[in-house]
Amino acid sequence: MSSSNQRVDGEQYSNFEFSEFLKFDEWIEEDDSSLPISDSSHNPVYRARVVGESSGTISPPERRSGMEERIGREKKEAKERVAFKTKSEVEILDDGFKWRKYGKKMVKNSPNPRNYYRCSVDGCPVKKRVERDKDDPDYVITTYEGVHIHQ
DNA sequence: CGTGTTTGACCCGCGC
DNA sequence: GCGCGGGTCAAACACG
Repeated sequence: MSSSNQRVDGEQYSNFEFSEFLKFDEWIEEDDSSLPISDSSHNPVYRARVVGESSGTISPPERRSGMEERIGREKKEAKERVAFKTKSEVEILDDGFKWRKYGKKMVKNSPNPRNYYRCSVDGCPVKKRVERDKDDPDYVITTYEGVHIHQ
């Protein structure tokens, strides 16, 4: 799909500050050229402002005794979260990575379902959450979590 | 046959 | 202590 415009998200995000918790403070209008998403046409894209503290709110590790028994349920500490609001008809935006859908959930406050995606690459802890905006059905909110271990 | 998608069930943290 | 909300996994199915 979009290979010429493909870029490393890690490299791209270096320009931004995204090493904090995700907190929607406001939607910042960004240029589609700065996004990994390359649609057939340039769409108005908004990037969620990421704010938070590198230490304090998320310092205490949530090590639950019951969780230790659970295999495969690893709780990583404060992962990078970046939210994007994009105008698109479909929620499946190709950003150059392969995603595997692993869950769908309905949001009570919204008639739209929330889709959960995960990177198909082994060892890639990156997760993606796609949800359609309730106020703006024409827009989709894509939330990226973690960083790719590969390009 | 392999991969990805689908859907329901299950688990965890928190609030009351 | 139980219920709710949100998130994840897993089995089965569909598709190439």
